Amino acid sequence: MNVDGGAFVAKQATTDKRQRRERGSINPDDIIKGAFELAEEVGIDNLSMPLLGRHLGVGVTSIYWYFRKKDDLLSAMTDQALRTYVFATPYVAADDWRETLHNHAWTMRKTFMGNPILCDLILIRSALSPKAAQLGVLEVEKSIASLVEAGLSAEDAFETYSAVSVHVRGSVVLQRLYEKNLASADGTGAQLDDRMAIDPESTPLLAKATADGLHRIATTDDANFEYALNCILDHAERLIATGPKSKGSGKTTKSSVRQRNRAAATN
Amino acid sequence: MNVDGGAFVAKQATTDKRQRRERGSINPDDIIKGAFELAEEVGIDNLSMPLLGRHLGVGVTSIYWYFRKKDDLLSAMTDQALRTYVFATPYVAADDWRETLHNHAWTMRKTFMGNPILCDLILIRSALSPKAAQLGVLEVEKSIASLVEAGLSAEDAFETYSAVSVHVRGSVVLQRLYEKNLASADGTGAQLDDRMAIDPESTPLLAKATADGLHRIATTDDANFEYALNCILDHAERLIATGPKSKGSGKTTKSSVRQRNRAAATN
DNA sequence: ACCTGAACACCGTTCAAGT
DNA sequence: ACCTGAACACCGTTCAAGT
Repeated sequence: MNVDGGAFVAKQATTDKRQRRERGSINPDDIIKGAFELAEEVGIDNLSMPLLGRHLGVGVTSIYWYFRKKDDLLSAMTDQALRTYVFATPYVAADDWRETLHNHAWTMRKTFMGNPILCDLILIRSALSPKAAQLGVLEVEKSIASLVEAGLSAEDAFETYSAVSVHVRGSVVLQRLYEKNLASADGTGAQLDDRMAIDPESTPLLAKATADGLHRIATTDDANFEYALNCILDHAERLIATGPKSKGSGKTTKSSVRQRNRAAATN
Repeated sequence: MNVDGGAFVAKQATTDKRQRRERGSINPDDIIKGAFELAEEVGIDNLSMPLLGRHLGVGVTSIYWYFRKKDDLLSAMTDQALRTYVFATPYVAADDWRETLHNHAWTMRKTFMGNPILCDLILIRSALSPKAAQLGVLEVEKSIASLVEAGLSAEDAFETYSAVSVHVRGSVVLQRLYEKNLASADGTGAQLDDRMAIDPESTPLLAKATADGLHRIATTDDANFEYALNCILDHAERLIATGPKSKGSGKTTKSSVRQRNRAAATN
């Protein structure tokens, strides 16, 4: 963190002011690489152009020659992040469709959970280039194809995969946002009152359920993730069992109508 | 947007420099109220202290007398947002437990979807004070109690409610983040290429599923929300049907083991 | 006890150069 | 064609006053 470089040296001919770099000495790839290095240290949220200039040993404004706005740089980083993500979550066929999709969901989760920067760029900031998005689409197709092969209709396969995808991304994002808040809270020395107080008088059931000290309320931990994931997979399994003749599960028909009414009432 | 007020008037005795306010002329509640008004106009992300000072007709630094950091102000706003949210999503018993929980989930979703500021403060920024959190906890207890009454064990009720809660919050947050990106993207005149191109050659199934122009890939729309919600409710219904003797659904036992192995391998 | 402007260190971005 | 510092308009926050 040598931030104060040359601040008190004045503009004498001391020559340690940092040489002017030659023409081809930086390129977009170097900048992106340096940006990831810096993000690893300070986090995406604290990644700034002046900081990046310092990290690269480059005048801040030089970066603007290659990326006209910080947003453009972040987009380029997001595209690369997606390539990393797709590489880390290949489609791997297991014994059956259910295990395959189950594993895939967990691989996606683990990849994001183990790499906050991926999470911040791909899930929270989004904004993929169409070209990069195409990459992700290819992956999705393979997963859906395996569901169709297992006996789901194309539409059911699409819905099932979408549900799993939203579940993975949603729970990861909630967890990530929670982490961020914790970080900024204890950074400022605020309340370390992580586990919120459950009063057994007013909320006996919650007190009982959280008594083990393990469970937290409506948390996004692995067990919770697995639970809802299996709900979705169970549903798909029943769709396959009943065969392609009946559309929908039958069970959900009544509530689908209910939902439609509700949506109509709101619009 | 009278930003340039008095910039070129110089510090003459023109008296329009804004009078010094008297002692008790502002209080925390006014500031919070003004902050919400301003947030409604410019969004939580663009809410700044100087902007708020101008909006209130108050010197910026005056705000700091009542809120030592911007973060403190946002926390106070979040607490109030939670009260608004709890008021908007009361526990309402319907014909049966399933309809009750189904309605409750939809009410939560609609409340957040219809109020981005609530979403930004409560879901994305989080950081509730323990006191405010207590408010939410009371609501949760009632929902879980109704599930227990319907025949679920305390633990199953807790897990079911957690799954629903994560589902609601996760899908709302994904949707909100998506909106934010769209807003900042077309603000800068970037690609309006909203619907990403699906190539029927490489991804025939996706092309077919999205051919109607309605479906988008792994989106977080109402239909998708309803789908996974019913998966969770179906699961709970089966738990009730099989009675309290057998823990878990039986179906999920194998995959639970699988998951445990996976978790052990990673840690 | 409350309200205030000046000032500081940061940020993203533009401009008018330098080579 | 590329690299640069000075400068601008913003931001959050602190300080040393004013009343």
